[in-house]
Amino acid sequence: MRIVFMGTPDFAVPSLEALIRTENVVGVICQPDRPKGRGHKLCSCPVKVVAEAAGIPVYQPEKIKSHEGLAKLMEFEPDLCVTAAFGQLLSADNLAVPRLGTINVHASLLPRHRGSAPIHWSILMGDQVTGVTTMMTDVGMDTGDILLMREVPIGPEDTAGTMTDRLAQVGADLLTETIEQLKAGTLKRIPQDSAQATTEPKLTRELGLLDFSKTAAELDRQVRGLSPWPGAYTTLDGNVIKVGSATGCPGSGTPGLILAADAVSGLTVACKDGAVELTEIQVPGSRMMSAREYLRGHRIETGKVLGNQHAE
RNA sequence: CGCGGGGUGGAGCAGUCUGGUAGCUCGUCGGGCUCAUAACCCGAAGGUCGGAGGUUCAAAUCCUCCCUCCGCAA
Repeated sequence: MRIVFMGTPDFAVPSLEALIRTENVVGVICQPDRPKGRGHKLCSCPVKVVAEAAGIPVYQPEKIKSHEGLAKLMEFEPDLCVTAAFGQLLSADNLAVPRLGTINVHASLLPRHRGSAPIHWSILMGDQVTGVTTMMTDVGMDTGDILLMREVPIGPEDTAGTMTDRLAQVGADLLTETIEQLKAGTLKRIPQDSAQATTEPKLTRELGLLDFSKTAAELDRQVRGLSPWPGAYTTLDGNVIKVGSATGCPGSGTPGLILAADAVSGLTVACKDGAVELTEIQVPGSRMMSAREYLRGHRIETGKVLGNQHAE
């Protein structure tokens, strides 16, 4: 079976690797190289790296929907297309190319968390359980018929980063199983119940601004759901302080008030229902480090209020 | 040529502008106090100040080159 794989970031890599092991991947399509990293160098996306290592032709269209994109897709003569966090929507013409259709691997339990950042949103919304869904892609945003689904619990320490790793692996397994069933003819298509659907927007930097008038649990979710990217942050004296992890602890005071800040007791800040300890922080120009480490070499005065100043 | 910050005992930093005794907060080790302790007191170990040249009576500090780490932005 000739398969064309479309995907871009780390999440897509395990699925691609699984396909390479078991199927005939004739082409890989991913987003164009973008200037990245220090020094403005052009960087290949994770999927491209894996594809090239496997000797598979890689195509990187600005828009797969374009005439050129469509023509290129047809040249691969795929029986089946598989997408996983590709980053571009497909047109009806694109979807008509493979005779068996296009299967998408989506990192949530559809119809919950449609959109480009399902993993982050599942943590932000406080879900205890999320998962992976394979579905038949249609022209909508994650609206196609569901094929298979597998649940994965979200632990109290999980971040978007750890969940991405785990879900990517589960996604690869589920994709393999989906294709086996497709071949065996046992696959069932279950339409999504749109009434139950939630669709969240793309992530923006502003989502990371911490509001200490929220509860410790909410703040913790915000930090974990946005880690490692785009990251939660607050401000002190006009400087941005990124927060890598936060956990509820005893204390009380005006939201944002710094209750303690020393190398022994750590950095604790008052919030709506008590206080949170900011256990890992990062200031401009420096790496992420534990607050205790940071406080050995820097002074933060207690009594100041975080998030009170304008960052700009 | 995207913008920027560093490399100083085990950790995080100050000292560099205005050359001239190696400093701070922790950690470690030893001792003391205490029912006890992450608390407190006393003491100790541990650094070719990223590297190579240069200037100087004298360089962590000034000049040149190199290596290397990191943050932002994407």
